[in-house]
Amino acid sequence: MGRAPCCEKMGLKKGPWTPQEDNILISYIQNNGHSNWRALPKLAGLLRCGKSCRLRWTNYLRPDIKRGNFTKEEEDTIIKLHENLGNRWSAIAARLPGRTDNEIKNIWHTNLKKKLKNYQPCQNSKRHSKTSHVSNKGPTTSESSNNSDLSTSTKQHIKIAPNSPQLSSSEMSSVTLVVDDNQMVIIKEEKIESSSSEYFPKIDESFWADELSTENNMIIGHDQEIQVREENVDIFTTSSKMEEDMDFWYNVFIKTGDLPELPEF
DNA sequence: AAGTATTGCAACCGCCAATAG
DNA sequence: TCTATTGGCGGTTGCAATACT
Repeated sequence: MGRAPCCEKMGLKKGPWTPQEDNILISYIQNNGHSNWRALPKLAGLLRCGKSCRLRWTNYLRPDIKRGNFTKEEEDTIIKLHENLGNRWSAIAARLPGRTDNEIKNIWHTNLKKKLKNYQPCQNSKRHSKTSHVSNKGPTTSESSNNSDLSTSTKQHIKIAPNSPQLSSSEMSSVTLVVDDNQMVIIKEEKIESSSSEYFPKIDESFWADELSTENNMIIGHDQEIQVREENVDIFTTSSKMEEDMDFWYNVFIKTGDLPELPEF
């Protein structure tokens, strides 16, 4: 399998992009798309390799890129995601809308890594493998890592957005997650009569337009105080869907800025 | 003010997986 | 099934800006 030659041959340009090059690339992609990066520079009249064009577009010129400093919430998100995903920058970036893997990688190496030297986000919990769930945020006792205690110690109350696809605009729900002795996660759902939106982040239509807008993806936050009064139980196994469910929870986390406290399995 | 060290970040490099033929 | 090509990813580099001495 031969390696495709890259831009160094035949006078293809390297180094920082000029505004003129940016304009050419932007206008070409706007008019023609980028179905073939390798052919793109020649077609667009750029003295760059396709790889360079792709990088410039995805890391800098894409219209949906969010510029500017990372917020505290974004930094916290990166730290928490990195704890669980490791150096999977693209996976982390996928959960931070408008941010690129390169940007996140940079901010990690130049900023967050230093912060973590003095920060112990999970003083009380063990570090997580890729397939483990996020840690409990509150004080953790030694028994919290003991599976035999999970069924009694990991109840979670999670609010559902008023504009969830499954609910009318005036409805909210509380969901409790419980891990039973058979390592099953039980979701207990209850509609909440209160129409107060004080607990909920503002969510626009786009929230439900992406991969979250599936039947089960309606949980957007958590609150420890809401009590379950009426149960509507749904059960799924934790073994086969573990990673998929992890992704779901991370998406919830990113969308809401709040991390549901889940048990470690 | 000048020299040096550090920081931040855009861009590149090289590997790998997916895909087409 | 094999090979060539392409896109994507994580690691690394280079350099301008800034801070420090």
